[in-house]
Amino acid sequence: MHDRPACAACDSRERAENVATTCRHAQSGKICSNSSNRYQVAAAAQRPRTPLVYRTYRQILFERFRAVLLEKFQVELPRLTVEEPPKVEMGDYALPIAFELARTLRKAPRKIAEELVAAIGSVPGFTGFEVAGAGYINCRLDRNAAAHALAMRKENLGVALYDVGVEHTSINPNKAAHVGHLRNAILGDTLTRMLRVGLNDRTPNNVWVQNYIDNTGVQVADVVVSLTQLEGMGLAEVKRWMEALRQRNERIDFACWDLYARVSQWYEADPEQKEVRKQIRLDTLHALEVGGNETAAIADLVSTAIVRRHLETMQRLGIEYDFLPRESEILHLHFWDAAFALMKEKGVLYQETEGKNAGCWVMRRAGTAGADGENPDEEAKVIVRSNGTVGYVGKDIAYHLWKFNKLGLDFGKREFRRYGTPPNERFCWISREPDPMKPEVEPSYFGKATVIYNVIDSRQADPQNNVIEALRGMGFTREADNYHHFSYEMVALTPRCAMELGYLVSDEDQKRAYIEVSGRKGFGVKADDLIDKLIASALAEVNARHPELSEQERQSIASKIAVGALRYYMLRYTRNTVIAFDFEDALSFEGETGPYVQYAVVRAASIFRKAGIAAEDALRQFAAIDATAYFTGEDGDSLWELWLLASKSVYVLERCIQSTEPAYLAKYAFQLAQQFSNFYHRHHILTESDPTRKTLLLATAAVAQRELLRALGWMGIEVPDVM
RNA sequence: GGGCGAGUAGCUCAAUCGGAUAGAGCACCGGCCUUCUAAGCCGGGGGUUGUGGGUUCAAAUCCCGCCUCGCCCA
Repeated sequence: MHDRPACAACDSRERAENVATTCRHAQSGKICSNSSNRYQVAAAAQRPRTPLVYRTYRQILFERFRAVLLEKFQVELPRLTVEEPPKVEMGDYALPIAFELARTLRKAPRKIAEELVAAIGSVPGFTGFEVAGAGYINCRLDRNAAAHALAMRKENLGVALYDVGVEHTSINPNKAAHVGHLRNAILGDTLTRMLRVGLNDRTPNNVWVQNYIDNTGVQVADVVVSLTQLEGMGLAEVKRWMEALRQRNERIDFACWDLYARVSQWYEADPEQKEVRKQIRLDTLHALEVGGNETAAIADLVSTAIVRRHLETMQRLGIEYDFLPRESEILHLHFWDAAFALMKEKGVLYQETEGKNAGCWVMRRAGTAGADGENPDEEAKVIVRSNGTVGYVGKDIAYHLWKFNKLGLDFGKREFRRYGTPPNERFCWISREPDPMKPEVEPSYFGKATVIYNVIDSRQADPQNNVIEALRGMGFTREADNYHHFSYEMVALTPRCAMELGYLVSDEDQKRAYIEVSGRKGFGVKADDLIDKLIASALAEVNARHPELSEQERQSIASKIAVGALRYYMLRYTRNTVIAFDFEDALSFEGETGPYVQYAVVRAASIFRKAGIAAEDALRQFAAIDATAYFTGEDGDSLWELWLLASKSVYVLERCIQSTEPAYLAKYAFQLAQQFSNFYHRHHILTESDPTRKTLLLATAAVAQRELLRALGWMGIEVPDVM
């Protein structure tokens, strides 16, 4: 393992056998594949070298210490662990390498550290190295030089991503979106924005967003049963009903929310009718799958209207989609038949002849022993039941073969929605059955992914892994490696929140930390209700603070604050934390919230407005001064701390992508805003009498504002002019 | 029964593939608006990291046992 050169990007030599990429950092063309499972990186020569401020200095350190260790101790340094000293005055990077080497060198860590510091000499960009604590090596940057490097350049992600398909939202089109769906969509949209940073002006379709529509599933069938059986409607009545809703300006997804809850109760209500009603449900589901009948027409009408509503809801949060693949087309275009043939050909499916799964087509589960030749593999996953029906996982395998262009079939597409206005309009496409008589200009890049991310909650981990293992079993190893189940925990309601909403909460449930939402019970917080509430709350505040502004301006500001609060709220929790939703937390605009971060930017903007100078000009003026003297002492330390943090934005972004964890970005934005707020109170810029110092302070505000805006932008959060 | 995840301050959450004194926010207490916006800033109290062992220079983090909770599968 250690005979490989280390990758500069990730300090790792592992998994180099899956060479899908070449590392862009290494000058000598070293191979990196550690991150290839996450994303693809392009060769350095293809793009201009942009200085990665924090990362670049880190890299310089690594190479220098590696050389010294080799020369002085004949030790190869496999990777560089970099930490931060507890206080900024102690330095900017802390290296614990002496501890790691203490055993092999049989020396005290402190002694090793001292020898290394003595041998290190001068390193470009650094002013000094010190031994601290039990053997840390603290490294100090040349603050003035680093600040100038940062002031003049915006660093961009040093990686180019291509052919990435992100799937998120994927709400069953039978009811209104609720808070759980918001978490999904916000995580997915933020991931998409982060992945797109590396692209800039490159081909805009390299990262595309799919929203899978299960329009022929049991949940849609339930709403159809509700309309046809409980309400006694036919196609004509459903059309009239929808028209009436439209005229009353009522949301159809809200209406179906209640219908869905009612029909779920109806199935269970009468013990004598239970079997009959269950059969009605199955017959309805079958009618939807087959298509070409009145029941299917009702389902299509209602589910399509609900999908439109979902897209409207998400657009309120700045979330857009590129393609809506529907299950109806997966069925009607016979994706499964092609997948079934392929799976049999590749030998991942076999028909069980005995045991409980006799007659079923099954697949061995990952991590199990499988059939031993004598006894049937009882742990196997059933893909096709003995009655010939295909389970959910089977259809999902077919769909994912399509995503990786391995199926030999494609969806037809037609335009479904437009975003923006010309010339900046963008389209959202929806699947259709190809019609040679009505040729449309269709995008063909969907379904040719090399990397995919599926934003799906953690409860689906098992089926997701089944799909991955099926791909792997079929020999699509690279695809299986590049298939990412972007897993996250659900959003539940606190018992208090449930009671506030008027739901009956049992004594037992009241003792719980949270209660799972249930569309079946109609139990949950609807997304639009929450957004409305947030806007109303923000508007009340804006009205009080800025009565001089027009109604329209105040609305616009309130909307941005509401979106900022909501998106931040959904991003601040790490993925595997269950969010126990509570209005008090979600409606908060103070402390660790989106509006707090927005406010910092607004204050910075206010400084430049009053100073009569643009932020970019302030940075240009900074280029002409030497700020070395101002970066010393206690005041200089605190000022430098803000610059140092601002320099880490792209470093944080890369960590977020590699670990698929957007929460780090939220945390970073908050910390940067916090330091800026502290700076804001500590230094009064406009009244500063020392012109050099004033230039430095203005540049500090400009850099902080710039990086805050970028970080917020990656999270899909806009900032109003005033608030 | 098997698999996955979680247990950290009164509450909600962090803690960079094991690192320096375990950090934020909320709540609570005390200060700061005649100065670039107080959705803010400063200060304070608050911890046996569920529990018992183990590994080592170093454990919230890794290993083993146990307890509690959640989700998924049969």
